[in-house]
Amino acid sequence: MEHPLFLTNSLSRQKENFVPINPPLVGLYVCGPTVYGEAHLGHARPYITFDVLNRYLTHLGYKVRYVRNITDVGHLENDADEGEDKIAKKARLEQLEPMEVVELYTGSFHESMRQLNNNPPSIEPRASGHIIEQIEMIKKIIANGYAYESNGSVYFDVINYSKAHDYGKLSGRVIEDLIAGAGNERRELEGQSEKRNPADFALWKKASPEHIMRWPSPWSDGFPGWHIECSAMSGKYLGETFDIHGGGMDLLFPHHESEIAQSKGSCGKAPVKYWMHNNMITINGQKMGKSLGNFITLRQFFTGNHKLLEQSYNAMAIRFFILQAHYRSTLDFSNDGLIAAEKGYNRIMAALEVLPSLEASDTSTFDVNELSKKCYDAMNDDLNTAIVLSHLFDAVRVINSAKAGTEKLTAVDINALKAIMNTFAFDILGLHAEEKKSDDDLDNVMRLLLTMRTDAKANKDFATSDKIRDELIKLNFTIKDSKDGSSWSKM
RNA sequence: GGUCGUGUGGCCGAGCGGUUAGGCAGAGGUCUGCAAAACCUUGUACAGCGGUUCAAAUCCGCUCGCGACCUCCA
Repeated sequence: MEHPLFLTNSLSRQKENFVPINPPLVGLYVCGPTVYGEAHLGHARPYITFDVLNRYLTHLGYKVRYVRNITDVGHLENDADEGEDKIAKKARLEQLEPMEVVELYTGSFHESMRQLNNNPPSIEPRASGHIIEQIEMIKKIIANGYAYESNGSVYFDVINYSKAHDYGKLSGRVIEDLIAGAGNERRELEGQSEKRNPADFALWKKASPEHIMRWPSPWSDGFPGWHIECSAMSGKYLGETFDIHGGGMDLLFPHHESEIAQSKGSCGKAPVKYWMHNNMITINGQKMGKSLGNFITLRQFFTGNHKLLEQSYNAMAIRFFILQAHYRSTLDFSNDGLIAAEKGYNRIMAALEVLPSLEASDTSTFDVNELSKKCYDAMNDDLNTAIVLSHLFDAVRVINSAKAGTEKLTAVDINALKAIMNTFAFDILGLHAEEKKSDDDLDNVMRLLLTMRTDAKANKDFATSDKIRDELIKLNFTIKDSKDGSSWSKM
């Protein structure tokens, strides 16, 4: 089973033909969220990107095990918090148990993912549920001489490791620069004095007395370090070496670089064949990020409740917005961009509703097979969803023109077109028709009003028909007239 | 300072040496009692300078602008 699928591998910075290690199985690991806050637009990008990858690999016939973790421990705060766990900090603020915070935001995250129509991963392991695996991995790294214990904490020995392995290959770091320190801006980080070298990173941190989240270990009561969870969990569920590891570009260093070091340092093998990284979503040209405080949560998009939002946006508009850019490009947030995406999405969905009602002709004026090929070519070229969408828009034009009689399609081609549109729009890109809230009472009342208006129009009583329309518009209803009658929707 | 990336028409955004990207907005048209919506058609571009080439938005060099990472971050 071979496909001409090419993916950009961050290791080589080139597009490489994707060949799984054990076809037809594919192991896919994606860094999941740290559940101490609401998911924002920036989070939507990797999960949509790798959802599309998951969907496409599955479509091609691979059996994908998609693992995406929930980070519910670790991740030190900056110096202002003196090493306090992010989750513990939030818990203190809200007077909740840490695991209560975790549950709250995990649930919220799942709901956002569901709305964005991201298929759930095959396994969604929690870091807190894999403390033992992380400890075991740290033991191996120590035994191999690549880590040392210091005052109850354990640090990865980057210098010693780099003698046998190349540290910095993925991110293009030069070990000497890391040792020298990163420019004059480098801050004094908590725990630096325990390290043998500034480039070393923590595998296990001894918990300070006020630190709530803590687990026993051979070295201290404490918590796992910054990067070990992903190494432990990906190894457990996907094996020592697996196919694809994805995440945001901001994780390239130090997170993913450290993952490689930890895996090689424990079992001697490089953990990942293809590293994939999505680019950032920016706002006013700057990265949207939690620490910068310039983020807009997905929930705020859905409700429109944010000062930068001119309106609410449904989840499919957001998905479409993200799919219209290539995943390796930055994508700048703007209301105009989102509105454009929403309209484009609606246009495609409207054409899909028209498609079944087309009348077949004896001949076709459009090459449906060519459309299919173009869409596959675009997907195979490093998941170029923007190009796929442009081809779908070509199909939209043809569908509408066929309806108007200026293009022709045979019955066979109409069916083929349906199949292509369903495959790419729904199965692969993961779009779906927006859920309509049904309300029978409202339906009946509206039907009555619109019937009265239609009657008024039939009697040339335009004063009445226009009044009904204008008053409904004031109440935020949209009235659309067509040959088949009037329809309505609520804004 | 180091590493990497980027600069496309009013806006967003593809493009990886030669042929229309696409969407939104704008313009014209169809439909409509009038609108709205919808649909059809359609103009405008490659930061600047130099180089390579028969041919460059696309390759190379320089200049300018912007960004990411180097500390938790998707």
